Amino acid sequence: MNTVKIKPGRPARPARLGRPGRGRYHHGDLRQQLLRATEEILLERGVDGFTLREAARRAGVSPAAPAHHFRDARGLLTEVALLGFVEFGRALEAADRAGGDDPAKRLRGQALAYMRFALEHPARFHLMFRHDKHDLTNQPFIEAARHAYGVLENAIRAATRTPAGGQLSPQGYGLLLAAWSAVHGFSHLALGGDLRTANLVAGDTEAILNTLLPLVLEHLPWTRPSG
Amino acid sequence: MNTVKIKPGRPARPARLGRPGRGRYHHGDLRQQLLRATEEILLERGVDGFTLREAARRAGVSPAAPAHHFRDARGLLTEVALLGFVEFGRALEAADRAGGDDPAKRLRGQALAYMRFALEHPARFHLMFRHDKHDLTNQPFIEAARHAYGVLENAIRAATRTPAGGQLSPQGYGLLLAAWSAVHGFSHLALGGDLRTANLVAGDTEAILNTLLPLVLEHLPWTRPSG
DNA sequence: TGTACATCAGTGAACGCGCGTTCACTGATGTAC
DNA sequence: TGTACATCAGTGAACGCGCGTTCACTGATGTAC
Repeated sequence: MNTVKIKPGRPARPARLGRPGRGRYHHGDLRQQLLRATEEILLERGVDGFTLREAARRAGVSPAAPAHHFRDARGLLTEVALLGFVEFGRALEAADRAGGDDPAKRLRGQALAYMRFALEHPARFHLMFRHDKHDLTNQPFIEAARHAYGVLENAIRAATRTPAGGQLSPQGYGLLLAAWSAVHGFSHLALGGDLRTANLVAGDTEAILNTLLPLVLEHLPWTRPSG
Repeated sequence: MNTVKIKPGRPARPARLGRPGRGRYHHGDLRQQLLRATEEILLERGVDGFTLREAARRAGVSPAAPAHHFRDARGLLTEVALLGFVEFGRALEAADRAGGDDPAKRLRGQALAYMRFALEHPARFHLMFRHDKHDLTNQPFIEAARHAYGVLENAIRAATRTPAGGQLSPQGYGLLLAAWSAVHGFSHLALGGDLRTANLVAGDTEAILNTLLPLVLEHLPWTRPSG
């Protein structure tokens, strides 16, 4: 019979990945599971509710295990923030591309994508801007953040006809800052619950996205056609 | 001789206030000193660096003493945030009044005052928006926050000719939100150091106030005359 | 004016907690020959 | 194909830490009579 040879009496070989902590000594996927667990904790308990031990617990390993993949707690959080910036940058780029070569459309698209990202990934977004939790010597992290910021800057360059590499005009700087401030501030106010405290909105995230966002964009002139 | 009678042998009566913790059993000014110590710690170590024990230490009392004035650590922080909102509201009102009856001038003044307050009192500002550190059942706190928010809303009412008590038009809501978002976002980005990371500014707070702020205001149309 | 007593605002020791990290170790895997 | 060995990725116990809060207490102050 042509069957796969299996030594008699030997227990079935465990799958290479998956089922963490079920008796296998080597986890096989610990790095990914720690990142996943961390995002889970951030969502449930907020940035300050995160602990390294809890992440290890959820990944099914001892408290000392994470050190083999991330130097320490800060290292793990920084990695999660890095991944956040990578995805954030991608979302901005996608919105930017969808604007074709209409600068106002590109800016409007990015503005929407910025606020949408914040509202849809609140835990990630909060961590990304909690610089006290980051390892600021982590160059890849800094670069991921700079790259994301750069996506907006590029659209501003197009809007002000500034060649890549050229210095932005004071006009351009003002526009860039005003745009960034508005979308960033809205995101923070919406996530923080301040809009609710100020009686500006009754509903949840969907209500904010559908009702308030369009109203805001009306007053950011650079998102209107013929910019 | 007409002199004030002092019982012989009696030690000089200690000043009612001042010199905390120098041998007097009753502090005399503990509540104020705890508030002061808390602001000091927030400035030095940030919101997450605050501990109740450290505040007690700086005020020169035992760790259990603060409980007689504030229920617990959260209570003390909430009180500091409340005082922040009170002063914040006053700053906005002063700027608003200075605008006379020119709506654009009032909005511009408030925008400047908002960002200036954040940059000049970073610790206070951060705490004021860290809702996870507040006791949200503290009604005076909620009201102080609402009052501050209301100062901006009033100027928007004037700008959109909406009577006090009347419902804001969608226009008005959009304007209010856009204005608040912009100043709030700028404050956060400036304080967080993101402007530096994005290479948008090289200097310190003064540079931001003098160089960037005017550029931003140029792109917030409601701060320009003839609104 | 003096006195008894309630109340207020402190003390300081202790409790229990969960944390991040270190340490000596070991099981599993990969590789050179 | 088998074997020796280096390296990797885990374990689990322990350390030391500072925290917030509780507790029984006491010194000082204020007040009623």
